[in-house]
Amino acid sequence: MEKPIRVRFAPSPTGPLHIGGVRTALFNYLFAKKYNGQFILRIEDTDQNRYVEGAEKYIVDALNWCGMHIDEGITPNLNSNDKGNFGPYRQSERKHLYKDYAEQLITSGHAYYAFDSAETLEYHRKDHEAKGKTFIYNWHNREKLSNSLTLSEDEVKQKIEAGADYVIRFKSPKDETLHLKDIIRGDIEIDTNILDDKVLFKSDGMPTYHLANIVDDHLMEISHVIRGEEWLPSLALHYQLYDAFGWDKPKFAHLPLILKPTGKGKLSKRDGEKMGFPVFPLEWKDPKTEVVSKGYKEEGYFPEAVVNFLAFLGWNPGNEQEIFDLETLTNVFDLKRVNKAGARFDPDKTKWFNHQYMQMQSDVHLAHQFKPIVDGHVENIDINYIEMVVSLIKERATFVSDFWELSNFFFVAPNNYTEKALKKSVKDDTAEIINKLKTEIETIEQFEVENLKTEIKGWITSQNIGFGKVMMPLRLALVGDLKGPDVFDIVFMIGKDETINRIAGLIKTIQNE
RNA sequence: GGCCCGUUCGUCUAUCGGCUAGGACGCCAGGUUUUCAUCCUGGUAAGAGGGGUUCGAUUCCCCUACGGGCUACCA
Repeated sequence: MEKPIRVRFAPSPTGPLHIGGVRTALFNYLFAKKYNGQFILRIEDTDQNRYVEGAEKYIVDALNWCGMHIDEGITPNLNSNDKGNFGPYRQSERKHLYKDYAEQLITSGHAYYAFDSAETLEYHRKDHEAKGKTFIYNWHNREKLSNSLTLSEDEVKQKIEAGADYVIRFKSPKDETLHLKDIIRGDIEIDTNILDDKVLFKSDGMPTYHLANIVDDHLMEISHVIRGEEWLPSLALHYQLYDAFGWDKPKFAHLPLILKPTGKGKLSKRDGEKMGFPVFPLEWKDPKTEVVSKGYKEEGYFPEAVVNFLAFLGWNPGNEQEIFDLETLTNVFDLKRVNKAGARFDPDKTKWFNHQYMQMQSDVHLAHQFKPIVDGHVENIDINYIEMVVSLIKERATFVSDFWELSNFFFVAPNNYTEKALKKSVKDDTAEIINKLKTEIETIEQFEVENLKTEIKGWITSQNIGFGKVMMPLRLALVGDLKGPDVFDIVFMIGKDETINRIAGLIKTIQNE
């Protein structure tokens, strides 16, 4: 009895998908998966002027990177007709369909031809504005304009045959109240008198979003339309369109917008550049300007982390758990728990999420990601060694790109010592003390962490020297700074010879001062 | 300007008429780490304002303010 769940993500290929779009896709995906439904990708490319080369590929790649599997629609190689029985899934390839539907509306009296030029409309708009009024192209003003409601049938026919430019407009009714329903927002009432007679079919032979969207959602048997809040004002038109065609409506859910971290307005491409965080899932190179925008992937974010923080922008599970993988998210997701208010984007929290996911990654996996970076600095480092290093430093890292900074001393000796650290840890007797320490370390046979710890600590105690007087300079010798993981781990990892060399290096530096 | 949607700590949010208004990020302090980071503990901090309804409002209604969206032959 219940219709099968079918949702679509329907972006326009006008540029890279930004994270607001990714979140819309995510909520569609989660909803579909939760109810064993289909997640469909449809491309809405009815505006030929705004088409951007490579944008479609980007959309597909981005969804794929996030782990959102497309059940139906555009395939990874951008085929529009292979996956699913409702294709093609690119609106430019469905062009032939829309005209008939538009004319059907004219026949039934729900739409009409309009011949007004852009200039004429511009004039009326300006004129109304000057008088402090709003120009609405509906029964208020239709009479003054050139359309099939004011012209005679013959005149209309003549114009069309003469090749005049025309659009098809929806005929908005007078004095009616529309009752709209939204899953997230509840009931909304709209007075039809303030509604424009929206263009459904453009003079270039393409439908507008409104027509194409309704026709395709109907034809593709979409059960739920989950989209951004910016579409809420169009809902009234869409309702009327379904009614005019005599079609059942899908259920609607309008998602809150994602806002700038600070200041006014919704999150934009500019914010990322200004504030140093990505707004795109993947890197994007603008084909015209060649300007490259950073992506979450390239900045070192794990897709799981991105999905997790996007899910929490405008939604929450109702309990205090915050870490969810895609599958768990699917189980607990509920449209009714989506917030109404827009959510400010918080770059700090996204980093926190990434840090959490970093800890969940296996050392081997991270080691392989780190390997190329290590290779860029030193040759022939064994992957097992890198893995051990990773296990010692990953808890301190947010990104894999932090690794080298956190671990370079495991691979190369420090080439200088920070001024601050020298001052803090080197005293008059330091050279003498660590020279003795060096001799002591030379005698240690069993070079393994626990033994190193007991031997060296025992030695310090027996010599009656303060721990700080030994440990601080030792760390400085090994790392070049007063930071990093446990000293004994480092000593063990780099080995006896290297430890001795580094102590000798520090002694030399001290003596040269 | 018009229309629509919204409004709980700085930020993301919990609360479905009765709570010391909870959690997370950030920030601050303490502890662990004889380092730094992590981590742990604690702290900071909120119901936009005004009217109602009610025994009782953050919660329901109205007004105002503020925020956001839309107002294209763009989606």
